Parts: sequence; C-alpha cells; structure tokens
Amino acid sequence: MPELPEVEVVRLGIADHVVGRTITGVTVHDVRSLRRHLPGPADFAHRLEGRTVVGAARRGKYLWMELDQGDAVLCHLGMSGQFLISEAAAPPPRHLRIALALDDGRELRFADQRIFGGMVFSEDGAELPPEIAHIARDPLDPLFDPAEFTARIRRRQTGVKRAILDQTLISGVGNIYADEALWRTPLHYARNTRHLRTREIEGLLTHIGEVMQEALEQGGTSFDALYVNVNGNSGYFDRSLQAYGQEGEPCQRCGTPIRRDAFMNRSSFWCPTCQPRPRSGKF
DNA sequence: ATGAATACCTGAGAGC
DNA sequence: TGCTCTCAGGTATTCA
Repeated sequence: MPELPEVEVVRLGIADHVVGRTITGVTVHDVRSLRRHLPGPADFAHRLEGRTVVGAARRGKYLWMELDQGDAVLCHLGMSGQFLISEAAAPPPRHLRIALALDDGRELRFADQRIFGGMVFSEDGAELPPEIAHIARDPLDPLFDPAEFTARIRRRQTGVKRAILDQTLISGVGNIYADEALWRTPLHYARNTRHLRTREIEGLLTHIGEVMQEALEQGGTSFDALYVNVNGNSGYFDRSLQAYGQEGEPCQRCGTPIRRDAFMNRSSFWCPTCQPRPRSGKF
C-alpha cells in the first residue's frame, strides 16, 4: 500500500540507480500496466528507447522519470506496484509487467500484482506531467501552502477523511496515514470539513507531515543497492501504527479499544474516546 | 461545481 | 479438497 513515504523511497532508489542511464530496450509483459498510455505498447517502447533518464521526481503518490528533451515517464504504483533493479539475466519476479533495459546491463523492472498502477509516456512532462496537473502539492513539498489548503477544505461540505484522501486537495495521503494522522490530532473521520476550527486543521496538517516524515525516516534508509524494493513495507507498518489495523487493541493514549468502521469501501480505525463521533451534520 | 458511486484488478483467507 | 465469497484500496470515470 504505497503512500507518499514509500513512493519517495522509490524515487530515491531510481535517482540512485537509474538517473544517468540510457534506456536501451522496453519489454511490455502486460499491456494493462499501460492502460493510461493510449497509443499502446509499441508506441510506448518506441518513445523510450534511446532516451536518457536525467532525473527522478515525485508529487504525492505519482513519480516520474525525467527524460532528455523534456519528456517524462510517469508512474503510479497503485496498490501493489514495485520497482526493482536487476541484472538483465536475473530471473524475472512474479507479476513482472514492464522491463526497461538500461545501458549498464541492468533492468528497471516494474512488477504489480493487482495492476492498479502503471506507466505512461508524458510528452513535455519532465517538469510536471500534464496528466497530473490536477494533483495537489503534497505536505513534504516546500511550496505546499497550508493557508490555501485551509481555505479549500473549508469550502468543502464533506467528512474530513474523505477530504484528506482527495488528491486534489492534498496529495500523498492514503488510508493508512489518514487514520494515523486523524488519531494523532485527534479527529473523527466524519467530522464536517466546513466546521473544522483553524486550530484543528493546523493540527491535522502538522500530524500528516509528522506521520509521513517518520515513515520516511524509518523506511527510507533500508533499500539494497541492487534491489530497489518498494512494496510499501517500510517497516513503519509493523512498529509504529497506532490506529490503522488496531481493531480491538487498546488506544495508546487512553486504553479504549480501537474501533473499525466500513467507510468509502475501505476501513477506518478510530478511538471512540479520543475521536468521538460527531452527533450529526454539524461538527 | 461538487460529492458520491462504480469499475478496474489479483490473491489471501474465511466459510462451507 | 475445492468451491464461492469477501476483503484489501488508489484513481479515473460516470452519475446525481
């Protein structure tokens, strides 16, 4: 379940191992991973071959390889995407979907069990791929504007968790870190965005940033030189989660058992004491 | 314009 | 053992 910190780890790995390399060949094992590249796999391969990767960038959960001449390869890991760096002769991983051969005898391999992720060639996308122009800046972006976020979330009339999962308001937050940040603040996931106090929004932003920074620090230092494994298991999962997945476990603040609700086709974990459910529409 | 619902996917695990 | 069902959830698209 890669969210922003996991994707940032991938970006660092690509920056280390792929930037400076030229793509010498493209093998598309499953066209579904190119769903967003409408011209098809042959066009994708043609546009990448011979191009040099000059940078690795990220916004929220999207990352892209900057190519020479200003184009880019835009990538999303979806739920299960992984990038791996391997010797070209190494046995392929399970669920290998796309392989980019590099000029150093290695391959950048994209494996994705569930195919929610994928790649697309982005023309003139090196600075910011036009395909993700609608994605908001993420909380680790120096140009992220808390005042603008506060104004925009207040204009919404929806639950606060729904809002922070909306990548056009703030990007990079997924279900797990949403629950963690809401627990820390603390706020119930259904609190109405329109009636949040400034202090509560500020607290929420602070905790989103902290959760992500901590996850990055714990997971971002552990990738192997030859194996950019980025399946989302940052290590943060096992040790530090205080809400997500903790149903029935005592809240680490007050001891009340953590509850789980079905919400937005997924689960929300929350402490009924620290994060009381709003009575109705207001609050 | 905005919020809500749905389609896209595979595999692990539960239940029978 | 083997079948069906449920669940995991980010995003684009469609609908209200």
